[in-house]
Amino acid sequence: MSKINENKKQKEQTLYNTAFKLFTTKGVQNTAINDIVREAGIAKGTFYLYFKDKYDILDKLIIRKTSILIKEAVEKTQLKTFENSIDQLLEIINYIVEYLSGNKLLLKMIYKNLSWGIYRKLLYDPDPAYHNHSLFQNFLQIIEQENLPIENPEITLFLILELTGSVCYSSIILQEPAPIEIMKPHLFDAIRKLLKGANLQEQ
Amino acid sequence: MSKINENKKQKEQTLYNTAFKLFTTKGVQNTAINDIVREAGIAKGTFYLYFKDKYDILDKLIIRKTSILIKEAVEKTQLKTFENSIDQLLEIINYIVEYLSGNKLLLKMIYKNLSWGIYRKLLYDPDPAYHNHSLFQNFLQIIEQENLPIENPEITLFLILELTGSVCYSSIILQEPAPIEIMKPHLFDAIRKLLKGANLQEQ
Amino acid sequence: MSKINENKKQKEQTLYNTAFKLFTTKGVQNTAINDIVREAGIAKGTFYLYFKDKYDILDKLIIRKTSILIKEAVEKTQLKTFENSIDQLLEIINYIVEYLSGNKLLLKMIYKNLSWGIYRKLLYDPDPAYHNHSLFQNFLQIIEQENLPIENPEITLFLILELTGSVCYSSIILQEPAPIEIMKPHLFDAIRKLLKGANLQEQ
Amino acid sequence: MSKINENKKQKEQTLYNTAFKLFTTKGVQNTAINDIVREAGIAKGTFYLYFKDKYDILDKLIIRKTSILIKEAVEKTQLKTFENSIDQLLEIINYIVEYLSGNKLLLKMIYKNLSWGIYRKLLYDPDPAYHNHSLFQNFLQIIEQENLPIENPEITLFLILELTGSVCYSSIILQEPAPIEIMKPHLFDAIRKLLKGANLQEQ
DNA sequence: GATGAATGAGTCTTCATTCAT
DNA sequence: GATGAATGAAGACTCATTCAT
Repeated sequence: MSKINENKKQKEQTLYNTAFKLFTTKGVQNTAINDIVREAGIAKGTFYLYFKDKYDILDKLIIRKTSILIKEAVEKTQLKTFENSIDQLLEIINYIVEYLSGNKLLLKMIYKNLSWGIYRKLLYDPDPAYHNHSLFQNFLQIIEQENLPIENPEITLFLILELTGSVCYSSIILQEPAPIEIMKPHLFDAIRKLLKGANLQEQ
Repeated sequence: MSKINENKKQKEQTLYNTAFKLFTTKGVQNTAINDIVREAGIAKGTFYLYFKDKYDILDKLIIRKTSILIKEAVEKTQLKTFENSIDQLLEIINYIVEYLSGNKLLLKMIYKNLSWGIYRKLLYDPDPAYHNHSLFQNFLQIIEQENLPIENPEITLFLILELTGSVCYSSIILQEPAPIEIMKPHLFDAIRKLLKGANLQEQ
Repeated sequence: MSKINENKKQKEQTLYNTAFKLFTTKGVQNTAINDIVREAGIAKGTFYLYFKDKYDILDKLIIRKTSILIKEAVEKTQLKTFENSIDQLLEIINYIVEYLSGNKLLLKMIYKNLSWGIYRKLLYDPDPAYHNHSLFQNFLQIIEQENLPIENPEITLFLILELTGSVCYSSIILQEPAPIEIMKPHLFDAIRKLLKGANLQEQ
Repeated sequence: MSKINENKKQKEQTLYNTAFKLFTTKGVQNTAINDIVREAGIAKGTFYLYFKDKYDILDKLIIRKTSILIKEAVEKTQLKTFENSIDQLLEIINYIVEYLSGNKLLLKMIYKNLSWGIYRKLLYDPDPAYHNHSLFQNFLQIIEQENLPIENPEITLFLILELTGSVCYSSIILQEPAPIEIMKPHLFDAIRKLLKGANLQEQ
């Protein structure tokens, strides 16, 4: 019984690993379910026992990989001490940016196929399975500690993440308008500005 | 001779129109060249006389539509008078956002398929065929007139556009994290902050 | 399991038979994969399960048919007794020529599409799958038994076979420069001369 | 009038040249009429004013090229003196073999597409347009001068030419069973033997 | 005579999904 | 549960030929 379940888990994991390898090397578009099962050494019918179709395994793969990345980023950063909380947030973002710089293929796969549904789930979903609500929680703490005059934290975090994602994709993958090393200070500067608090009327 | 050329232009235009209609209603992925030519009442071979493949006509369509939109935005805005140049830039962006709000299908088609190569061409390419270098030129003027302490205008414009694009797509198409009407003030506020000038060292 | 395998063999064989029939009657050029599967009553996709493309099944067909022919020729001839070994070789060739005279379509298909790669495999490849290395072995025996002053058996056999092939094709298919019945004595006479041994310097 | 005719001739010649270039570099199969006219800078419709289809221009091209080659071979050889007529024939063949060695693409194009109809026309057709009946005439002279006991000159010449063609193609193009330099002495030796006269009964 | 735009039948190839074993 | 052979709809692309100008 347990052995059977282990076997199942093993098969599923093999499919995940193989799909990830093919998605990142050949591209999602050019990877057929056929390719995945052939490479994985698993029967084609078996694939359908675990996943609905190619995009099902892709979505789950993105959730897994991104989950792990954000968790890692938050954890690693909590070990260090910072002058202020904003620096801490920037360090989290920095960790993610650095990681993606070294894993272009992962970045490509994620960004090209990330749907907002998944995104939202990842960031705000309180389901502990995704371990990530911590990013938003972290952000709330930062605002409180720094006494930032931010009215709508969710939207501000959203703006920061959208900007970060766009810049990463453009500068890491396409080197446009400049490589990430050059873009990073500008990105961080922009984030700092966005954190300076809203003043919708006045300005 | 002139009649033939007219006929050619007509055929090409019919293909553009039909492709646009199908791309925006059925989606690019679900539109086959077969569908386009059937709907257009044109022979399949004729399609290949004008376009390399589906993505060729798609790219050209994006360039055309975006070109026109930006041109319109700049022109319409130049008719009004503004207290300051920043307001003028925001009005240009506002025009674009409003336009896309009313043309969700266009937004979807553009955003899902915009490659940076086209993007760059649209914004910076001095080729007058695209009429759009004016956006960047406009931006430079604004910086000068407002005496904004921006060191790297290209990067700042890039950040603003990436942010605007991301927010539009998310809020107009997915209503996430909120509808565009609610997001717009936040977006404009963010843009204002980004224009406040860089202070990379100090901060 | 066995039933499945039997079914597979059956499908493959049906494809071979149908392809052969169409290649020889309509010509290889004018036979589409469509035609083969329609005639065979098999799905198009199934064809690609067994063969890479039209030329893959053609090559395999040529190997099969030629293999069988040579094997038969050698076997049938071994039942008879001959005054000398040269007569035996001529009888093998005679068997092949006669067979091809009665199967013009096969001859046409083979000769028009025979690549030397296949040819070589058929004659010298020791892979018992092709059963035919016996032809070259036979030839070596003949040389030994008859004490023929042939320095380079491989080249001499090659010359004989090239000449035979050319003459067969011309005279059987095109009746040029004369029908095979008339050409055969001349061909055999030529082969006898070629076996008379090389004298490269002297002559 | 004369100028128009000249223009026509020029167009035709351009088509010949372009077709030859493409046939030999890309292969006949992979060359479309489209390719020829585009490369030649001539309208597609014009092609059909001169040729029925691709195979029409191909056949005519083969005749032209081969005609010239044989004519050259005979002429060049007539300038030299030989001990005997057989040496002279071998020299003609040698000239052709050498020429084809240096023009593999021509050899490929000719051999892969030579139909016996053309072949026959080239060798025996008394139409002086092809300049080549001389090869057969030459051969008859040789037989007479050397007093060769050849009963059927046409068939013997046919055998020699078929053998030569086959060997050239195999050894020059495919290097099988050996490069032409190695094969040539064997080929010439074989030809000498074939010229030794028939003795159908006796042997 | 020359042109070249238009045609559309024809061909290849892929691949998600099913289902009997 | 697992398998993998079979399916056939779907789609991309080519190209010889025609014919109005």
